[in-house]
Amino acid sequence: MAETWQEELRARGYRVTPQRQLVLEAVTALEHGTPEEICTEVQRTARGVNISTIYRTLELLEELGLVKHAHLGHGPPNYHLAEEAEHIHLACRDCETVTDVDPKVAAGLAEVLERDFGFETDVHHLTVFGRCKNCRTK
Amino acid sequence: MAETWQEELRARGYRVTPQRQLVLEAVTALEHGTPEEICTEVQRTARGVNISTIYRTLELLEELGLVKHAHLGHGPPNYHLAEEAEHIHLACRDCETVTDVDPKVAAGLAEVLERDFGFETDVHHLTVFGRCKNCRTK
DNA sequence: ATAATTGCAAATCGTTTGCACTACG
DNA sequence: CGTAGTGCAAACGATTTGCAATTAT
Repeated sequence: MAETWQEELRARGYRVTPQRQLVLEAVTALEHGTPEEICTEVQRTARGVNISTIYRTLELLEELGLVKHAHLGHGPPNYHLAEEAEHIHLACRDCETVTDVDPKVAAGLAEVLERDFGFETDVHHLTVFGRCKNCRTK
Repeated sequence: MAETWQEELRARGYRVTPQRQLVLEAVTALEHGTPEEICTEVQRTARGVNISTIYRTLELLEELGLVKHAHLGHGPPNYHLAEEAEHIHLACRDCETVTDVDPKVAAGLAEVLERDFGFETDVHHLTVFGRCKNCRTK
C-alpha cells in the first residue's frame, strides 16, 4: 500500500475534501449501499452534504478504481469497495438481500462463454437472481 | 394450445383490448424491447396509445406469465415472451448488444449455488455482463 | 348497463446539470 | 490567490398515479 488514495487524488489534480473521505467511509461501512443510503450514512456525521455531491463523488471514486457498482434488479445501483469486488452477488427476489460469494463458482460459466462465444465475462459484475435458502424454507 | 391468452384473460375477469393485443405483438416482434421501444412499435399501428398503458399492460402480461423482463445494465428493463425466456443474456458493455444463449451454460453454476448455498437460481433472469467477441477484436 | 380500461396530466423517483459561492492547495 | 469542489434549485428521463371519459362484456 505504497500510495494512499489521497495521494492518488492529488496526483491527478483532484482535491481531498471531507465529503470525499466521508463517502469512501460510508461505502466501506455499508458494504452494499445505494447512493441514497450512502448519502444518509454520510449525513449522520455531516448533515449538510448534498445528494448531488454523493453522485459526483461516487463517479469520481469509481473512475479512480476505488469503488465499483452493480445493478441488482430494479432499484438504484449498489456500490462497494473495489477491493471487495472480487465476489459475485446472489440477489434474493423475495427478501431482497444480497449475498456475496466467491467468483470461483462462476469460473466454469466464464470458461464456456469464452470458448463458445468469444465472450469476456465481467465476473465481478455478475448478479444471480433467485431465492435464498431462508425464503425457500418458508 | 388448448387455451388462448384471450380466454385466459377473460377467465380472470380481465378484458381483451386492442392495446393488449398490440403490446403482445410488439413484444413478440421486438424480441428484446424496452417499454419505450414497445410503445413506439405499438404506435406504428395505433398512434393514440399512451405509454402508461404500455406499462400497465406489460405488468399485466407479466402477471399472467406471458412475458418476462430482465435488467440489462443501467437502462430500462427489457421485455420478451415468456416462451422465449429459456435463455440467458450476454450483455456487452461496449456495444450494448444482447446475445441470447442456451441456459445449459449456466447449469453448472446453478448446481453449485444450490449445493453450497441452498440458493435457487432464476436461470432465465440471468444476465452476464462483459465484452462480446466483436468488441474485443477491435 | 356497468365495471374495467384507457388517455391525459400531474406526481414521483432516481439522477444530472448550471451556477454562484466556498475552500483546498 | 485561483481553480476544483460544493450546495442548491431546477432540469431530466423513466415510471406511476388519480381521475374523468371510453369501451368490452
